[in-house]
Amino acid sequence: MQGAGNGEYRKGLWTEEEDRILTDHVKVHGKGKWNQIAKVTGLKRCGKSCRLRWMNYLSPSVKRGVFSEEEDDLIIRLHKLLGNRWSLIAGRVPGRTDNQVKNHWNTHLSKRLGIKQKKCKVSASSSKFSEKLGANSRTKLSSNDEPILSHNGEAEIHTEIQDNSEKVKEMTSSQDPVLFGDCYDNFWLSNSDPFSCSPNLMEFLDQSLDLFCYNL
DNA sequence: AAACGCTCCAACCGCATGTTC
DNA sequence: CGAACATGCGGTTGGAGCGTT
Repeated sequence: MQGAGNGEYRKGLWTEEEDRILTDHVKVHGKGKWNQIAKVTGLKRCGKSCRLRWMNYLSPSVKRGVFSEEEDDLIIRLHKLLGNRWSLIAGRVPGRTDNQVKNHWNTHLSKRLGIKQKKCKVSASSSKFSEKLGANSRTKLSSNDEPILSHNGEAEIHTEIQDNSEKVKEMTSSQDPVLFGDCYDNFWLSNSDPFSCSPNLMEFLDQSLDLFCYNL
């Protein structure tokens, strides 16, 4: 793909010098064009590696150190709602990256909660629900998930979303019936096709997560 | 002190999606 | 429209560091 494995690019831990080169480059040129960095700077790292290093470690927005109780609690709640959608979860935990959240979950939180690795991380229904929540941003299934869609799966999906929507409505209506009633109805009742209303879905998710965080 | 086992996290890999030409 | 390339995501792995024997 990008020459990895043919000796053109280095692998493994980054050195301070490599960090400095990458940081300097991003400061001057900004993020993006990751594949150009090796050519421009002489850094022997592939674009993916550069991006990952910046996003997970070098970026000033990345918070280091141990997770607080509040962060743990937030991650647990979000994971219950979203499943293994680490980027979505990380987006709601200020200063934490998807990799950090994923590692923290796998090494600490899943143990604390007594959740076995690879299986039963979330209930089947919430897992599938989360797939739909992320349907407009990413559709990949984990290796352990059953495919949601069969060729004739729309009815099944709609039924399931309605089932889950009742749960969410129940869950959220206790927070702020007025606000949630509005955004809930805008989303869930806006369209008979669950996949054609993703913007509303994500808006609804955003609002529900905002309230989640607010009520912590 | 050395060997071993375990934990944890940085980084890699494969794949999906988005973008450009 | 489709191929090539770029980016992003989630699962997995490698190895440094630490504790135990």
